[in-house]
Amino acid sequence: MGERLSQHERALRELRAMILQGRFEANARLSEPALAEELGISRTPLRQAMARLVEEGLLERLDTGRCRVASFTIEDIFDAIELRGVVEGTAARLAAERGISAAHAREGQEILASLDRAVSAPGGLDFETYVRLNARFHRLIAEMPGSAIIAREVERATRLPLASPSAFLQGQETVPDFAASLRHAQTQHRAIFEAITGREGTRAEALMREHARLARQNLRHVLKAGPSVAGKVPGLALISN
Amino acid sequence: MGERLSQHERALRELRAMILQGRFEANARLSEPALAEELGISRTPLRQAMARLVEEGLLERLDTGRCRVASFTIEDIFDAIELRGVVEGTAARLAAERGISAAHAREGQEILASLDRAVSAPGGLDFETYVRLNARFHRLIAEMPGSAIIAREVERATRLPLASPSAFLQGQETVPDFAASLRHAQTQHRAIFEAITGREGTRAEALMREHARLARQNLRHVLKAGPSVAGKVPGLALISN
DNA sequence: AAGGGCGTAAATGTATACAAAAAGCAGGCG
DNA sequence: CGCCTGCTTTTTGTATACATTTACGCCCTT
Repeated sequence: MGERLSQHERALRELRAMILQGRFEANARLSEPALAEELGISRTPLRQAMARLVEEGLLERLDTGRCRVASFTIEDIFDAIELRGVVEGTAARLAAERGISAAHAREGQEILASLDRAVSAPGGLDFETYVRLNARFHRLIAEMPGSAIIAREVERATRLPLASPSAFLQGQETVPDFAASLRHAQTQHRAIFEAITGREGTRAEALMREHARLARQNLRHVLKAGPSVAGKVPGLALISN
Repeated sequence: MGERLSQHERALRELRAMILQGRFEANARLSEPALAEELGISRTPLRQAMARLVEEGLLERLDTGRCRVASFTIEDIFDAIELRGVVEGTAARLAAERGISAAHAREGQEILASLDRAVSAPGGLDFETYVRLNARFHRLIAEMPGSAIIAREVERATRLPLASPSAFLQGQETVPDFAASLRHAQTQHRAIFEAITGREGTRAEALMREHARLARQNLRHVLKAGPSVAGKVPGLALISN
């Protein structure tokens, strides 16, 4: 599947990965010519990519026009997760209020069944599958209300710096109650889905917020576990203090 | 105050205004060379501006790379307003939960007092002042939680296509209960502010959502009033059906 | 007359050139 | 020893050139 993608798109992905992997020190100022040469492209598509990362919040534009890598406090990231829960909660509520299509219902059931198998696999937890299905579940709910705007903004909220639901899963492998935590999350997935199909909008929203709160709790565990674990979480390196 | 701004920023504002004023027909495909010449700039800064408008949702990027003016259904715009209420509501709730600074409290009181004067002016409603102060009030609440991320996302939610609280005020002048509607909104402003200072987060959030619901109701009135009134609302021209 | 193919014209994506502004640095001065 | 000043170097912002791709209209065919 030769997905032909443009230079600025490649640059966007590479730059984002570089930032999230902590390849720049926090607050580092970027040089367009230097980056362009490193990426093997000209400044034009690089600037496009940088502009998008500014929109995402991973880069900050200084008054002079230069860009620097943004740094976040723990509180900032907690806020981003909170906001993600709020926006996703709205999607869940609207889905419940408006009702969902049979196709969505079926796909939700399938994903949940697969997630069940992933968290209680006989040979231990199938981590990679869980991360992938978890993302699919959340995306499905974002699309349920049938609104392009809702879907787009949920997508954005998910990409708020370090608010990604699967971001912190990366570091959880070494956390004590890791498997239990994912089973708990999966329980929440089922509850959210049932609230949606049961047309309980308020409940669906509240449950989705609770789900985000679990993500925040997990982050706290990762941070407590120390830098050796925190280092496994992409982007956690650029947190200031 | 000679605010020196770059070409791409001028282009951004001009293009956004052109789109919102309905200067292009819905789904019109834009030509970079043509627009660049019309704006008197080269394609480079124009492309920057267009990329940002794609992010905002006012333009859509086609698979071929071309851009077209986005068109929205009424439902899309209702969703955008709903989402704005949700995000602003979160700002209000967090402000209440965390408490606000004395400076914020004082500024809120001042704005509310000025708004009171604007809605009950002896020589009739001071409309222009109301629009300006209303924007200040909402921005103040966005900044109250003291979180850069919250402030940024509220700002964004406000700019979601046609979700701006003051967008529909433009068309209300010819709507029957216009003044009464603004007095009602002002009552809500006071209630929201009091909920925040009273540390009632849940109530503050609910009130802010209710406030957004009023905006949606106003939009419905504008639409019912017919095209002569709807034409006064910037951007309403790009609604499909 | 309708449909398809081809050629021309125009659009985008990228690279590069250049001017204005900013940053850094060396040296002198207080 | 620190700080300011002027110069050099770099960086950003913009324009422009060019190649590749896409759109469009015309003509030919059936």
